[in-house]
Amino acid sequence: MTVSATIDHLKNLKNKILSYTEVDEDLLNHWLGYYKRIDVKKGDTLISPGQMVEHFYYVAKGCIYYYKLEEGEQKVLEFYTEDIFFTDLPAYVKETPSDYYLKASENTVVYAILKTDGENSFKKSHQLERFGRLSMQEAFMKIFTRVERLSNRTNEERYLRLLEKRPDLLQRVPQYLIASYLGLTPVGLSKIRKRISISQ
Amino acid sequence: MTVSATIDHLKNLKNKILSYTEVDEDLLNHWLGYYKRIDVKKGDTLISPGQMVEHFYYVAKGCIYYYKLEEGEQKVLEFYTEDIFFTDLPAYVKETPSDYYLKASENTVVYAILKTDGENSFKKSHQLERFGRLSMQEAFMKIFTRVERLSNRTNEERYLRLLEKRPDLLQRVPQYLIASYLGLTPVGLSKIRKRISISQ
DNA sequence: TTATTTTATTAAACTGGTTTAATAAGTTTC
DNA sequence: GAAACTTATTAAACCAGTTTAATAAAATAA
Repeated sequence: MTVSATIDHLKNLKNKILSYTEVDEDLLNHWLGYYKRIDVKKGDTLISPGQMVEHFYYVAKGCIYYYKLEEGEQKVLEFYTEDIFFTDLPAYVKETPSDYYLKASENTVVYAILKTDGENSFKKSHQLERFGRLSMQEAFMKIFTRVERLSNRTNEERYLRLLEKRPDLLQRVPQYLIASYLGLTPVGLSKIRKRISISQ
Repeated sequence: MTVSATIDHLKNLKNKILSYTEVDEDLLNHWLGYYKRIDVKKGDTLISPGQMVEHFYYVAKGCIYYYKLEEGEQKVLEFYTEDIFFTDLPAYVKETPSDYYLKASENTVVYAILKTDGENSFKKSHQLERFGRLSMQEAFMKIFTRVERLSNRTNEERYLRLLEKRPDLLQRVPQYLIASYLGLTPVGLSKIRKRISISQ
């Protein structure tokens, strides 16, 4: 059961990589060989502040949220769900201790590749280097839309936009994390929800 | 005069590229050969909404600001100054018309390389592909710190942080653009400045 | 140098959020 | 299935920003 799930996960990961650029079959299989599976239980933490971040991750199943504690407050930056790559990129790139948490909001399966294995492969293979560039570009685009959303729009519009774009999130993640993601208090979000429900 | 300035600019660009990764001399010179110089006068526009974005740019001298019109309001996302790469990445990547302006806030010199020339070179050279990946990674890191700043901190803290990190900006760019960058009205920023000057 | 235009400040009324605290509803756990 | 805990809503007082409009200061053009 777990093994057949793993096979499925790796097949998805393979397709994900191929969606960026062509990679020769053996090279890709060799790359996949570096990944190790990590099961993260609901509420468990993958990375905490002070830790070094040595892996790049892929979510096969579940949801990891990325947040920081700011004067005791959770500030959620992003939610990572099925079929996406993530890590704490600042700590990963600079090789300094993390300032963030990466925590599972539900039972989650991720696959992790060591930075050293990844970088060595990039150095050896142009195809993999290209995959690296294009996936980094995608990460940029994703965070860019976040900046756009944050700097434009009202809180209400941003909430409605989130409802539309990622309706699953509001089912699977507690509302106070959504509030934090939108830069609000739970009370503030509740007021917005009320305002919306009245005006319809 | 202009020619010797151009030689200086290209030398800086060369060093900038080499700061990311090793690139063979001829390859690098070939790459540099693709760039064309563009002089942008204060207030002139490099890109406007509706235009396609076919170039990746490098600022040799001056300042370009990146903004959007939102219900008639300028919303500034970033300022690009000496020795940095920029473009309207969403439009550049997706090859769709831009939603943004790129405008010079002072007389500015940029160098531009065509996307097709860049991509072809990436395809042919592993070294250049690597440069592409690492510069994209740096762009990610830069925008990430912006998200951090936007989602954490109060407006006052964010203003003080900007003062500290980029003191040049407040000299060379009008205050209402700084206000927009911080997500404030000019009036709001003025109040914050007053509050700060009183409390000291 | 003066005239014109652009940029920055101030004031006053307003608004969408915050904080704190109490209550209600939903989930876990045993 | 009751007890304990977590999450969401509501209310009231408060506050950091907004809008609009008037004025002052600075930069640019003639």
